Amino acid sequence: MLSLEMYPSLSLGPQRIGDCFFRAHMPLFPQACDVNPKALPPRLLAPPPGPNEPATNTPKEEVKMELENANLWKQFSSVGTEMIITKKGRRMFPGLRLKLSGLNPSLRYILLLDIIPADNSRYRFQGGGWQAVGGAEARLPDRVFIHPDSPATGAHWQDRTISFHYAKLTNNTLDTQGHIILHSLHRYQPRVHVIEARDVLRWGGGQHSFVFPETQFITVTAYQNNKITDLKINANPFAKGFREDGMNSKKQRDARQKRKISVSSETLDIVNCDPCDSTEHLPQSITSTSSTADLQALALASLPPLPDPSCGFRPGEAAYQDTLVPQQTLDLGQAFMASQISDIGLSMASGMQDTAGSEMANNTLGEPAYTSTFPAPEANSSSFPSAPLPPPSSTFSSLSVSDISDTSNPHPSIPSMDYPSILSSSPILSSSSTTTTPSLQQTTFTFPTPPPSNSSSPQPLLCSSSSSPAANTYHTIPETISPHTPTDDSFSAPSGLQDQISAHLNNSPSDHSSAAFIYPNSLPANPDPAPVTFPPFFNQNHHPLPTLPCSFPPHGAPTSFPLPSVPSHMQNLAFPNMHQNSAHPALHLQNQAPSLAPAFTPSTFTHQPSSLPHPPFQPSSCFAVSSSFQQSAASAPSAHPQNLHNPPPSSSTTSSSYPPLERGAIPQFNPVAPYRPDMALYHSFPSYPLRLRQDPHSSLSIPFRHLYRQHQHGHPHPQGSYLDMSTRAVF
DNA sequence: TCTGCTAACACGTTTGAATCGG
DNA sequence: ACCGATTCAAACGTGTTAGCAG
Repeated sequence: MLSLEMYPSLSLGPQRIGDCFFRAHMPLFPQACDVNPKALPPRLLAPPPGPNEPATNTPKEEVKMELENANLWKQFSSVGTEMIITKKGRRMFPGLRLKLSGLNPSLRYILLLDIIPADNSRYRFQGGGWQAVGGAEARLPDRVFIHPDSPATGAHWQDRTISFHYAKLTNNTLDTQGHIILHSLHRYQPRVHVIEARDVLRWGGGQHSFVFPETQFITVTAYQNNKITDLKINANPFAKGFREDGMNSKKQRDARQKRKISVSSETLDIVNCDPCDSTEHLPQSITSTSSTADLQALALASLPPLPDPSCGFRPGEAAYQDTLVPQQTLDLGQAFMASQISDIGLSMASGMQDTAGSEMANNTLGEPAYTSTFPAPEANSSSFPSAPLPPPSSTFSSLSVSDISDTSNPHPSIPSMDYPSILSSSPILSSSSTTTTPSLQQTTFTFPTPPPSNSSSPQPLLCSSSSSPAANTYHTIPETISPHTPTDDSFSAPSGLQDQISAHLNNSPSDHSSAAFIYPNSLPANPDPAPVTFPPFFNQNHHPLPTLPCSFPPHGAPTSFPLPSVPSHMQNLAFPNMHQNSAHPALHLQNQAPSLAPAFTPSTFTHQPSSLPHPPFQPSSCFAVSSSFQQSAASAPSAHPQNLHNPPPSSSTTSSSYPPLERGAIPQFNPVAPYRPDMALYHSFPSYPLRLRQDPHSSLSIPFRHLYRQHQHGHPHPQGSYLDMSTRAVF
């Protein structure tokens, strides 16, 4: 069993001290700081920036992300997207199919998917529409789905469609598979993060977060809106059987039901010895045929409705640009992820491509039917109701979503497409201040089990750092990805690990930019921009962030093992996949998101009636946030909401994309620019900033391939394994 | 009684091993 | 023995439905 004993250096790093520090300011999340700071070896400090590492970044090319199947999403959005969540986990459909551009082909990037609450409300399907009926439940542990190809070069990401269809959603709060845990009947907004991974040991250089408002959805355990059901059946190949011509179509099912009844009655008749009914004792086929006419109406009724012409989405207008900055921080155990991802990428680079194709094909279904114009706000029963907006934050009011979106146009009525709360509302706020329990405030990284990867794109990260000059230049302002990233170059991973890593990793270019289409209205929708106030501690000196201690047991090793120096709640890192029968390896890392909680006063989380005005959802707008770690602290001001006040010209109606907004600079690697928590600002999602922490010991090279192999043994068709990195241990 | 959740079900898709032929 | 194409069975994904719990 590979454990910390074998790799002491992998033990919890100093960064955890920072967690403790946060804890001091955030009593709500005491668990996260159980680790004893004294136990943290100084040698775990982050390596200093390399000699070649530039102190500042020069904006080069902006990273752009496009939602390839935006039309499909828009179709669903126009009705009110519903996502089934099950105990075992359910894939999203439509899935996120993305196109990235503007990346440095030679640098490595990690792609993450997380799903954050869009508001603080719970919904109910009433009167043909979704209505906010109360406050959201306590926030669940944040889990992040790491694209199986990660880390991969920019060329890799840009050469193909990026699909997150392996990500699964569950409502099982005790989920051990690493699926993204969501509450049913709540509204969520997926986010995609592009993180530069220049080196296995050093993440950073830039982070870009993208939000596509049309991907917002409400979670359900059973579909509420028939229109959604019809759309799914028609668009999802797995549901072909339920189509009109399918054997499991309503028509056929009704026919079967009728036959059943018929058989039953026939049986009764037979029992009754009624000779007159003998002629009706026909084979099923005949019975079916006879009933066809009667069932025709039913079948027709079950036919998917034509695309709603009212849908205002215009494919051509879908210019995506990263303008949105998540306000909720997502802390990633960089080290762990880096090592894990590298292997993952090697083994499963291309796996997603094929499967993605299926959806792609499906996406084309019916898309043409939808008109390009977005429906004017209307009390569409199927559309998302406006959700209560969180109280405005004092400090980051400027960054609030409202700023981004057009607050001037509050959406009085419930538009069919309403995404106001996405940016403005901060579920976390409500949860953290009111209902969320500390234990629930966790961020977890999910590593989908990749299919066997054919792609060779993933390359060793070690080489990348030294060989990627481009990494030095960043046109975007550094964000908070790894505020905790150690800057100590002296740090070196265990030689053995280094070798392993180098063997697997070699290329990692970097260049980021964020491209997203703008949804002006949706952002500002929140009259009260989520309070993006930074807790006092944010302004304090940056404490070394705890590193993510993690070691991977060898094959057959126990899935969980104690981690010295790790908080009790983190002592056990579960790697279900390590067992042949186990589904997915998961590692839970402490969630730093809670750290933001203090920024929001409890009052801000009070549930507000849905009557709050919601800006009409405007398709074609996308929020993306880009940042680069290397940005100097001086750029920090840009991170402030104020800087975001001026959204790019409303491109909602145009396909043109505008440069990503610079949220803030977080000199993670630059010793000169110490980490400043307050710089990690996300105007769009004040309460959900994605914060990555670099783990100086990321060098732990734990081949994931064997994990996947094992997984495959247990699951011949691995659709994705997950790596959880939240504080909550996975069992 | 209503609402929401779960498990079972049937169907279609996907996947990988087995098989076959060159 | 190797490689590629084909076949097949199992697992998986999906929506539906009945039943259960609160």
